[in-house]
Amino acid sequence: MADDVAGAVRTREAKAVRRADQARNRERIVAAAREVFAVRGTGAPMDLITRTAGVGSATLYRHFPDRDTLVHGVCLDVADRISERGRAALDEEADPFEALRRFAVGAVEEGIGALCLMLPDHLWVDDAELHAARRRVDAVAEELVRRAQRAGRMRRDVGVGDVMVALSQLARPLPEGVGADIERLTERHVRLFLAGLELPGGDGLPDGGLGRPGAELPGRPATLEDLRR
Amino acid sequence: MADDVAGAVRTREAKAVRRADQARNRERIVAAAREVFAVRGTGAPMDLITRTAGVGSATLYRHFPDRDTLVHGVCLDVADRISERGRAALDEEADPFEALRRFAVGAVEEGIGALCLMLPDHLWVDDAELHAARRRVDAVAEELVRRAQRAGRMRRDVGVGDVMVALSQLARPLPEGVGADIERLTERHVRLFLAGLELPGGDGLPDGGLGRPGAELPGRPATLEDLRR
DNA sequence: CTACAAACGGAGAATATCTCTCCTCTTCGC
DNA sequence: GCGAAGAGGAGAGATATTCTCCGTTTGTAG
Repeated sequence: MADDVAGAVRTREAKAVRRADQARNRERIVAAAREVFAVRGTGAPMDLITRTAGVGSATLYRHFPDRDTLVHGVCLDVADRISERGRAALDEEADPFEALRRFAVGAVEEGIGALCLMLPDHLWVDDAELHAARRRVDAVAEELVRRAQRAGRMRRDVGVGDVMVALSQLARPLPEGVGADIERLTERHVRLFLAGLELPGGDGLPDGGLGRPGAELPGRPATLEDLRR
Repeated sequence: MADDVAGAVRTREAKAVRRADQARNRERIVAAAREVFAVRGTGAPMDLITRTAGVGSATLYRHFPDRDTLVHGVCLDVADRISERGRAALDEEADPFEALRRFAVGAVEEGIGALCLMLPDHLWVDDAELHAARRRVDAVAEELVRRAQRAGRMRRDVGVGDVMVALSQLARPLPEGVGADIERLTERHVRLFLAGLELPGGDGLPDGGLGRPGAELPGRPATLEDLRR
């Protein structure tokens, strides 16, 4: 019995045996791939990833037998981090628009700009794990937007799809070798975008500052459904 | 004398001789290259451009002997269209923030998202024509922002560099095969971003709606100098 | 501390991709 | 219609990328 338990543990944690460097390398590879894919697309040369990660090519292929597997792993990683951030924002921020702002800034830090570049290219289709991860992101983003709008703190003519796409675009890394350290600008731009969404709290102005010339938006609010084509 | 004049004209317009298809093909190539470069970067395969343009590869090489020449031509084209739009906005819009808004929407239509991807990659260094074109864009953008801020219609903690980078990012095409027709969303997002910049006209509220929690921006306003590294 | 096994790195052959010229056929302008 | 300039597209040569193989290193257990 004790043998069975030990055996089961050993089996279940088989991956964890040589963990010290193996697991660390896996992390490094995923992190490097996130950067590289974000800048050069998911077709980027594999050995650019290995060099960024500081590992040999064999190490990459040992962890991810082909490109799709790697893209899959990176998407999953990013999506999980993002929904995690959103969940924390929902739980810990009192003001609903503050929660949305915290989520937005966090999602940018976690690489939402990279994620949205990867979705179209490859899979994300018919993979249960990825579908689940996406549903978690979608659910938390929808909840954040709904609360902000319910509280009268966010424009009604903007949808959660608008927010996700705009965040992704603002957070996209520029191609290698661009001057400005975008990183620092990105947060400014995200906050400005959010300022364009925000309605002042408390005072109940009927149009919340809308109605000024030029403030109307063309088209309809984008839903998440719109983003899935 | 008449012969001299005719000769001079013929020389000066030598390029225009076989104009009907040659000039049209040049336009097509530049337009195709703008699309392709925007999506895949300036390193995109040439024959992707030729196929997009609907011409043979020899035709492309006849107009642009190498990749740099093509990038040069596309940058020039885009930059000129953008400064043209800005000039028109300055001349024709009474309200300074409306002028900025018109410029922003126009710049997006003309492919500012593509332009900013091309600058870093290649040349744009030590080429008189490109420098001049860039100076024209810079000058008109600076003027638009300055007027809007002088009139108290735009936040002071935002610089012209912020505006240009954010516009470029929002306007970047997504990699091929993305679901949502971004085109339609982009204008919404640009207008939302501008709404985040705008201060209400006329009433002279000292903080123009700033001072709300979360409305402050990290860092300093970005100048155009910041973008040149 | 030693021994073992698992993991690592990187060179390089096989392969895929891209560039750019060459030659023939089409189209324009007169 | 005629002549010349331009267009198109196949493909040889050059370049870049993948992914395996094997000698070396490194972490862990006894």
